[in-house]
Amino acid sequence: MGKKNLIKLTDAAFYILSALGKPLHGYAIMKRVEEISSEGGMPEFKLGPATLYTNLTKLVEQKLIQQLEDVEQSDERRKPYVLTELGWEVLADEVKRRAEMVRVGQAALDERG
Amino acid sequence: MGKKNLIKLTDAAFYILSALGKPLHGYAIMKRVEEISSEGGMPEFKLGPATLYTNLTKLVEQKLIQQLEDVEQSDERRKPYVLTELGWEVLADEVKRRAEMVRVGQAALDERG
DNA sequence: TGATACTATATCGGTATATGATATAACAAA
DNA sequence: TTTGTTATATCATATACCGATATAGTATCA
Repeated sequence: MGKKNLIKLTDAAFYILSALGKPLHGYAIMKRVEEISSEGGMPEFKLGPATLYTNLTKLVEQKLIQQLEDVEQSDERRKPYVLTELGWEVLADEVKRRAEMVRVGQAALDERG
Repeated sequence: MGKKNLIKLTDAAFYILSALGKPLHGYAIMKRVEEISSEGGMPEFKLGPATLYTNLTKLVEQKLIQQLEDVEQSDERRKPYVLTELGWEVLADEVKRRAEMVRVGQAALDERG
């Protein structure tokens, strides 16, 4: 039966997965994370190269993302990634987990008489 | 003008602050975090003693919580903590920040055709 | 052409955080 | 008296973060 996804995502990993709805290479992910993280009026989430590439390596090892080997459009330098099916599942679970945490925090704020 | 609260809370710190709407001592916080984190049907967030007490020390240093010195009910062993005004502000900011992250993650899931 | 900026990937090293294991000790109940 | 719970605390290790740095291709334009 149950496959429990015990995987918890750090903020950096969460943003990377959220950016990868479409295939993007490392540097493009960095830019896209800045973009999507600042849309809501909040200060952008800045992803430095160290955090970015260490996370990409780890996410590939965890099979949450995979490198897209595109025979047609070989760009040499750029290495585009996409989410795996497992990656989508883990992202969905993590959105749920974080939404629940928001509920808990908001409840604490609301109960303050 | 603006005082920017740059402080980001880890999951552990977030749960601790969320538990401290009412004065609680360390061990009670541990139990309460398990309680509030599992209310939504999710697996509980387990806070071990090491994570708990290191966080309490750090949160006091950051002035997000403070030790309640109660003259009346001195219990010797128990050391109850409460949120400071800054603690409430940071918790509110963090709830906003995390709600925004949930929105970003959910948007990625929704855009998946 | 040569200078400046941006794109792109990658690693080092210091710092911060998390956490299981362990220690200590009081209290409760069986 | 021994088992379980309450309660605080630290050590050691693992993991994660992240600024700085390295390297190099591409673009613009003066």
